[in-house]
Amino acid sequence: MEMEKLVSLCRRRGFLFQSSEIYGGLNGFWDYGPLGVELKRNVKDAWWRDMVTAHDDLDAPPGAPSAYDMTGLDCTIIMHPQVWKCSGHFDLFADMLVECKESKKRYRYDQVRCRWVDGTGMQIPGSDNQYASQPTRYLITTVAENEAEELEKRALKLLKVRAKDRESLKWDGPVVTLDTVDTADFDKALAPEATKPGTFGEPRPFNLMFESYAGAIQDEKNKVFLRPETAQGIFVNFKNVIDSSRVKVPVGIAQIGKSFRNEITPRNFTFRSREFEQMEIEFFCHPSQSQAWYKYWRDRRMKWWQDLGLAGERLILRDHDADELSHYSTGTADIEYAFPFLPEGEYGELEGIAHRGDFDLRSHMEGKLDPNSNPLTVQLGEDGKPLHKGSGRDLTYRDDVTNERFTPHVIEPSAGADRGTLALLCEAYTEDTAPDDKGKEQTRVVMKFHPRVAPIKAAVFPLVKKDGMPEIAKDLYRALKKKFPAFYDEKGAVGRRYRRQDEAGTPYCLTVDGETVQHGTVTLRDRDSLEQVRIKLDDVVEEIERRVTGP
RNA sequence: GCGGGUGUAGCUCAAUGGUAGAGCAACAGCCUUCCAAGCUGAUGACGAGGGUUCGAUUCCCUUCACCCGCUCCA
Repeated sequence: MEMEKLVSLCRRRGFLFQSSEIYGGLNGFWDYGPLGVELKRNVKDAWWRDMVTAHDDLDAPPGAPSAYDMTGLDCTIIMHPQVWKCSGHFDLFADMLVECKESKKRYRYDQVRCRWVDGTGMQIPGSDNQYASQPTRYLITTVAENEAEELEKRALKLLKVRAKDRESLKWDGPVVTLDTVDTADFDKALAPEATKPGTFGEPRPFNLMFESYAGAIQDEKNKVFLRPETAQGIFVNFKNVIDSSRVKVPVGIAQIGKSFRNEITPRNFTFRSREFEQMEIEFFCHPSQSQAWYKYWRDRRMKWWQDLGLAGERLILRDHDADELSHYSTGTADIEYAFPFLPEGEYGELEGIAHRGDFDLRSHMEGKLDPNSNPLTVQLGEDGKPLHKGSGRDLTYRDDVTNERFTPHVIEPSAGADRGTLALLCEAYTEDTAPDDKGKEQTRVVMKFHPRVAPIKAAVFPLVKKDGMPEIAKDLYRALKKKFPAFYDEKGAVGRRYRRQDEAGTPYCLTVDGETVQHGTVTLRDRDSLEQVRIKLDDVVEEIERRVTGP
C-alpha cells in the first residue's frame, strides 16, 4: 500500500488534516478531523479502560507475578524547570551542535573526537606544492568508532604523507573532544567529512524542548518548558498518589496527555510530530520483582496492540541489545510496526517498555544521577557540587507489611497515541474487489478497523425512500445513537451508501426494506465479508453493542 | 538544517502574459427494492507574499507546505 493513498483518504474522509492548512500548514503539526477524533479517542479510551478502570486489582492477571493496583493522573504540560534538569532532558536536549560548512553535516559538539597534529614544514592543504615555513598545526577530527585509525588516515591525507611514512606524523597532545577546544582554533580544524580545514561553524544550542515564559516578563528566571514526555509528572507525584489513595506497591500510575518536541525534521505523516500524545504507565515495584514485572508488561502491551487490530506480521516486539541499554536498565523492548513509508524490513516505534530501575525517583530525590555511573551516583558539575539539585524529598516507599523501606524500581510502558492511531489506519487500509450491480468486480477501498476502534459503529439505510422505510430507519438510527456513533443515509443507490461507509471503516450497515415493514427484520451487512444476515429489528441495538464493545 | 523535485476545485488532470476547462466526488431534486459512477440543476481552484509588466496562474525573487535523499532521533 502506498502511503500517498492513505494520506489522501485521511484527508478526503476527514481523519487527518494538516494544522493551519488555510495558511499553508505548519510543519510537524496535525489536526484530527471528524472521523479521526473518534478513532483516536477510541484508542485512548480502550487503553485507559483496559489498563486502569477495568483492571482487576484483586487477583493476579494472567502472567503477572502478583495482584497489583492501577490508578491515573493528569498533570500539567508546563512543570517546574528543575523537573527537566533532574530528568536529564535539559542536558540531553540542550546539546550543542557544530555544523561543517563544506559537507553540510552537523555533529554533536561533545561527541566529535579530535587531536592536534604538527604541520610545520608540511605541504599546505589545498595549495600546490607550497610548504608551511612557520610553525603550524591542524586539528584532525572524527566521529568514527575506530578513532585512532581514522585520525591517522585523515592526517596522512591532509598533509599528503604516504602511509609508509606514518611514523613522521607528529601528534601534539592526546585525543580530546571538540568541546574542549577553543573555537578560535576552528580555522585549523579538519571536520570529519571535510577535505580542507576551517569548515566548522560556531557551535549552536540545539534544544528539542519548546520554551515559554511563565508570567509576562520574558527573562531567564521565568523560562519554562513544555513537557517532552508525560512520565515526569508521574514521578514527581509518586508520593502524593501513595499518600492520598491507599494504593500499595506494586502499583501502576497511568497518564494520557500531550507532549512536545521540537524535532528538526518532522516527517512521515503524523509519525514524527512536534506535538503528540502519549499514553504512559509508570509501574512501581520492589527491586527484587522488577524483572518479572518487566516481562509481564512487555508481553501484556504487545498483546494489547494485537487485540486492538494490529494482529498481523507488521507488528513486532523487539528486545534491545545489551549495548543499546543504559547500564542501569536491565531491559528495554520496543513494540514496532512496519509502517508503509519505511523501507522494506524496517519498523517504527509504537511503544517502548523500559526497565528504568530507580533512576528517576532517585534523581528527583538526590539530584540528577549520572546515567553512566555504576552504581548510580549524583552527577557533579565542575565545582564538585551536584549538577542539578534534587528536591530533597523522600520518595522512598515503606512496605506496611514487611516494614521494609526501599526506592521502588520502575517499569515504563510508554506508547504513542498518534503513532498507534496511524498504525491502525495503515493496518486498516485495504483494497479488495466487490461486485457492482451488474455483477462486475470493482475495486473497493475499505478501512478494516477493529469494531472497537471504528469511528462509526453502524450505519442505517432505508432501502428506498417510500413505504415507511425512512421512518423505521430513523427510529433505529436514533436508538443506536444513544449508545455509540451511528450514521443515517438515504441518499442515492444503496450500493453507493455501503461504499461510503466502507471508506469510513463502519463495520456494520443496517438496511430497512420491505421485509422490515412487514415482518420487523432488518439486514445486517458485514463490512469485511459483505455478507448479510437478517436480524430482528428489536434486537439490533443489543446485537451491535455486543459486537463493538471491547473484550 | 542541506541538496533535488512538486504545488491549478475534495480527488485526477487540462489550457493560457489578457483572471481558467473537464471527469469523478460532494450538494439539491428526479429515478431507484441490496453493493458506488442513470437524468436535471446549482456550487467549487491557480499555496502565500513581493517584483517585472498596461496586465501575472504563467516570467523572476522570497516564503510556506509536501515528496525523495542526507542529517537528527530522548
